[in-house]
Amino acid sequence: MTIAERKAREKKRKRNTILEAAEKLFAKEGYHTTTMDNVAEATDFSKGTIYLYFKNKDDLFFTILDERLDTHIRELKERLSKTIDLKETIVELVTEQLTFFEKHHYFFRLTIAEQCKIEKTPGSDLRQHFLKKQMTFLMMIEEALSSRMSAGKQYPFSARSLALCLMGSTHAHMMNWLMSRGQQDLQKSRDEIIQLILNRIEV
Amino acid sequence: MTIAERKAREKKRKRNTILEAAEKLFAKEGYHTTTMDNVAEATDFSKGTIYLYFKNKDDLFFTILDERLDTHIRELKERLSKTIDLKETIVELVTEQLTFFEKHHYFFRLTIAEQCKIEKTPGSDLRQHFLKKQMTFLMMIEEALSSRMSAGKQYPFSARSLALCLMGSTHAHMMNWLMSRGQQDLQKSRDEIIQLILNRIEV
Amino acid sequence: MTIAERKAREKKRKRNTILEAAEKLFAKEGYHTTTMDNVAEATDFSKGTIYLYFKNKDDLFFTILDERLDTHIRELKERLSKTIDLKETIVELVTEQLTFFEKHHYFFRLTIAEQCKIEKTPGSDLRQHFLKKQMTFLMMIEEALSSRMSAGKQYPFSARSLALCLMGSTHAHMMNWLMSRGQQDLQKSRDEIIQLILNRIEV
Amino acid sequence: MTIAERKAREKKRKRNTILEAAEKLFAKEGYHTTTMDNVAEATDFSKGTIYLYFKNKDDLFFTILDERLDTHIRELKERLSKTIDLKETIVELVTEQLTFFEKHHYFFRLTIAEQCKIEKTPGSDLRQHFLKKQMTFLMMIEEALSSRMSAGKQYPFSARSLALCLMGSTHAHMMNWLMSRGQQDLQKSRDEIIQLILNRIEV
DNA sequence: TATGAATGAGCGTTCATTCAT
DNA sequence: TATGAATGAACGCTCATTCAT
Repeated sequence: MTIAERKAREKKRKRNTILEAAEKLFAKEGYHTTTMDNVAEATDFSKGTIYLYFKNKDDLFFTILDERLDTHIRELKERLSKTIDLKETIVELVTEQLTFFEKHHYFFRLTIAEQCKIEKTPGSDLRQHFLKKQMTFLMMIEEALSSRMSAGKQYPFSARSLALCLMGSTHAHMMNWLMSRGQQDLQKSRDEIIQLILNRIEV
Repeated sequence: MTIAERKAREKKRKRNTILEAAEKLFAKEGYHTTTMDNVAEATDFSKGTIYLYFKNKDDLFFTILDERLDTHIRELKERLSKTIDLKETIVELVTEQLTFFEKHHYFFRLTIAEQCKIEKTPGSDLRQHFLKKQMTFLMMIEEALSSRMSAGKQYPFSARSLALCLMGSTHAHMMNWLMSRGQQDLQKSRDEIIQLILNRIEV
Repeated sequence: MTIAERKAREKKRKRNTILEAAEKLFAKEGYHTTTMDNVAEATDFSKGTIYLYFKNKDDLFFTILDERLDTHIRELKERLSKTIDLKETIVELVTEQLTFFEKHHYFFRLTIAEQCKIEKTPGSDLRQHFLKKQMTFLMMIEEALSSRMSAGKQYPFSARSLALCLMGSTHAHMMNWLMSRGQQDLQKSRDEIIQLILNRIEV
Repeated sequence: MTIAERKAREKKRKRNTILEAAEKLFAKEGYHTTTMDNVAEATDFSKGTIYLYFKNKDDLFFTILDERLDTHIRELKERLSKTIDLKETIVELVTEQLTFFEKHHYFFRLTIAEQCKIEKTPGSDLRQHFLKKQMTFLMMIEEALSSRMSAGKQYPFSARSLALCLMGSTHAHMMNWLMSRGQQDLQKSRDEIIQLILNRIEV
């Protein structure tokens, strides 16, 4: 049915409009400061309409995080599947992170901010679900690195530590980039990170 | 005036009581989820009294961040003042960061979370002030590293990039430590980070 | 026009589908708790369609009450038309009430609940209309009783008071029946009410 | 402490102001139609203030019902404690009901309306609590009657049925009184009900 | 200085109603 | 006739802030 298809596509399109507007707002202002009114205004829908597409504010919020993380995971997986040795893997990892976050820097901010809230209160199921997925993401990276670390060699650091340093370094550069309002060259950041990690610092 | 001094000291003490209780709450629950009622309860002062010491919630919040960052800067400065070469500097930097954040992990969370909200809307002056101080902090580190980078050598990365990688790496390990609820060994994290940055990775 | 007739009948049938589903919902959940969405779901019509048959929620609600009360009145009238003396009339009255309400206990709840809201604000015209019809119903019963009260005898109560006692007693038994979720014997209730009203209580 | 006492009394007074205003509104308009704004307006408190005295709308609503029913029960108990034979008991019962409801006719409406909502959904704990208390009330009356029914005599009705008829009859007369906006004589209603129940209707 | 009762703007959410298709 | 997406007013409730005591 072309007519049903068209409707479904239209619905998807509208849903995406909301997601994108909301992502921007949440990233700029934070979860609590962003109101559903704000989202409605930003989308040219009325407030009630938002609730036709998302059950509530939490649902909207975590859907954003979740779907973005999914594509992030997918893209990274694909990229890493082509690498063989550790060096390549590190290069691809850093590159992918910076590329993805440059494109989705709204998501970047959200995801970092969300990590900080390690409250005891379990929060909604949606939140739990997202945190779990994030852990999985980290473990995926750890494993990718681990499998490329030569069995014969002795490394003075664990795969997890390497993963954390790589992610932390890219995050810090991203943050710096955001602070400078995008005036810095992320390509250069990439090279510097890679150099730093892969080559001995002459002390 | 001994009597005036005593009063002043007493006032300072009470102010600190509030700051400490509030820091804990803000870090555990986040800025918005923490209410002034919560703070009042946690301090055994009444809600009205909090307002005698802090102009409003924002003032309370950023005073916490600000004063903590001050001591962080002071301690780091002192530690770095004793280092001479780059290696030493890096070691001390990483050590100080992890030590300080382990002790003040409440502050750690707050400060990271706050960085993420890069609104165009300037926010309160307090916020602006804090962000500026954070930038200063980063520049201080950058300078400390820069001054120890031998003039004669060629580094394939800038001092800023090195600063970012170091901070990012420690942050990531801190986050990981928080996620595991403090079950990991931060001392080991320190060593791994230093190894990773200072020694060539055999690829 | 057979075709027009068929259409008209079809329309009536659909209208009734809605009325019955709505009656059940309103009685179970109450007026405010029942949403037009609920009604739509229960009828397999879409929400918009409901509005083709009823001007608004109030119209739907009071149409239910009104039409049920009409049949109640009609049935009672018919039954009472066959009675001659007071005793018979009382018996038939109680019997009819219990029979009807047992069958239409949804209506029973609604009608009682509605009586309680005696606002000064006139409410919708529909509400006024229904309340008036209810008054008429009461007067009809009063008259039926009055006309059977022997002109020669002195009664220590008015026909209205008798009417109120009879209706109140049946209502109370109905309520009791509903509370026990239909586990009590309404036939027995009928006999007891009649005994109570018609025979002297030996004190 | 006179000062603490005064405060406590003042608080109680204000609480009562709210309860009375709310009772009136709920009775006139019904639970759902009455808004917390309405209550606030009617009390000259602000909306927020209402929430200092009652946890939420439900709490406010059922507190009204509950406290009124408590005094109703207490007063009835006291009155019935002085009666010996069945006749007296019936007289006192009817008298108490009409007297109490005349004074608290707002409560009367509320309590009847509430009985009608016998939804499956259990509702709040408060609701459950109130319904249970109402059942207890009915059983108390049943027992009072039962204990005065001579062991030696045969009654063609149960104590419960008698209780239901008495309460239903008074309720019906109350409703009639409310409909006529208090223009009827409740004293006369009382006599008629008693005559009707206690003397044989000459048929 | 310390209190805590009072405020009221603002939030997330619901739902009767409309209207283009 | 039938649909269901869209609306927006209105609700219950929260909480930062004030102020009389």
